[in-house]
Amino acid sequence: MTGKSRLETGAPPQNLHEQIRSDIEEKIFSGTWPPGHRIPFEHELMEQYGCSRMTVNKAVSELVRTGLIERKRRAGSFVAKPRLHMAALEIPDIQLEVHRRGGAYRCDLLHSAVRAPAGHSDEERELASGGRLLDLHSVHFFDNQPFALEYRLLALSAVPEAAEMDFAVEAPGHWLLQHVPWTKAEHHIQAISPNKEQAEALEISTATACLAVSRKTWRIGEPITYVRQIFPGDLYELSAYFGPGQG
Amino acid sequence: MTGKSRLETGAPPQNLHEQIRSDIEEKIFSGTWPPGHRIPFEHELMEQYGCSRMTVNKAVSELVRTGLIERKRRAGSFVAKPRLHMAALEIPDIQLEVHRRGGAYRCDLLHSAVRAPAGHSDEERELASGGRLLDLHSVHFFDNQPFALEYRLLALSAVPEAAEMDFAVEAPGHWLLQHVPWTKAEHHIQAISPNKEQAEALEISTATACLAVSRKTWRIGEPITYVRQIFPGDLYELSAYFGPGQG
DNA sequence: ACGACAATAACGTATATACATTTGTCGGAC
DNA sequence: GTCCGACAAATGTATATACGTTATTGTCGT
Repeated sequence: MTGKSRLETGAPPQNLHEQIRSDIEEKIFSGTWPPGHRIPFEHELMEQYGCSRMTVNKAVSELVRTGLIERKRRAGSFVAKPRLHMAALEIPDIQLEVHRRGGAYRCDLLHSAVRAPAGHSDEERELASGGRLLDLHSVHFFDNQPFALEYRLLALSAVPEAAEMDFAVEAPGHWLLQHVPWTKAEHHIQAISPNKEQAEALEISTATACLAVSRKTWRIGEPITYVRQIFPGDLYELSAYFGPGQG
Repeated sequence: MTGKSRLETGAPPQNLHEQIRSDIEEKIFSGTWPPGHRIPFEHELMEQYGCSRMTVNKAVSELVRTGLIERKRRAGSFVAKPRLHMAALEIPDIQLEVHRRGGAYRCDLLHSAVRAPAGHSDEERELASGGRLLDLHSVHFFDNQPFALEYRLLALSAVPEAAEMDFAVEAPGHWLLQHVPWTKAEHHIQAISPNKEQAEALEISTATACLAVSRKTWRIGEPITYVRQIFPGDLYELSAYFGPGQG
């Protein structure tokens, strides 16, 4: 439906401009060309691929339209900076959210362990992809009031740097968003009644309806993290915005 | 950030291919060219705008990438059919959803009235934009079990055909998705405890956590409908998918 | 009538070229 | 040394053209 790149489809591109585009995408998503990096000039790519400038231009223009690349006359073309919401429903960065509302943020780490995937769980084995998992439980606070309960599994094979991090100091979600680019995300949103432990951790009654958001993220087909966040229904609502512009 | 069209930015396009693209978009979103309609051939547009084929091609190619247009060799270029999920979080078509799960669908219309916007509500006046509102309450059933409670306001000035419709026969959401293209949508998703009337209509207890989805949709800046849907938490979950492909 | 096949229309991709626009850089005037 | 203007480099847009690919259309022969 929408135009596809090789990274997206897995199929090798049949034509030159798609080849060039997917080559550049690969360099960006793999981190070889970090945000802010100047990609080769059109005439350089043109020589490199032995094609005309129009063809290079077509490839790069598409990347500009999708927001991956920004171009400046005379200066060159650069890998675009932030793009916090890639498409629409932003991955909620709870820390940022709390600050934006002018609250004091705190995150308590309840549990942190490196472990092998549970043998009986296909999901966990797939996420770990041969390596080990970092298993984190934490509570986010807004002005000392519990605001979200978070269970997170992080694939250490995909993000080895995470093993060094002290997530008691920096919230894992915030750190991930800042350091690891993602290309695919899947959300499931439910309304649930919390169980006793959850209600206790959130300092609410089990009668309070809660919003449960489960999310898996990938980087180029490689699973990165699985999170389940539980918010008291009266404290949080999720917004999604579609259509042109930022919203 | 992402490439913008005139409809999106409001700014008039400075260049020919954007001009052509936005002219076509306008025809599509205004309904002048409905889904399935064959747009003019490249050589026709080329004559119409007095430009080369490459320029026309650039405009149409961009529309193909965004999924608005589908092209067939030898046959022509056509306004794309369904695009149920325009970007990511699909607007749930409850009827379709139920059928997909192999259930029997039914929709009971509890209330239907044409009325003026409530004087005290700025929101309603904005939605009505000078005209009247169609106010609908309905319950959706999955195999005779209540599945969703829906409150909907429909701007008759934007969708005059709706006045003729019998929404006791066809579910309003389904009809709208099939007949009225939208360009912008805003969702708010909450977990709530239903009040007594809501619980009764859904045949659940007030202790059951429910998912409440509020949505406003626009067509080229003109508000079309406001809807609030309430789902029993144990019967429904919302999925959102980002990234390439269909999901 | 019907199936095979060729002609052809429309899109798909790419080249070579031209000129406009923006902006970093360098060099000269003060 | 600093400021300013000219130049050149890189992108932005558009043209004209060529040839490949695909599917419709229409014809021809049985």
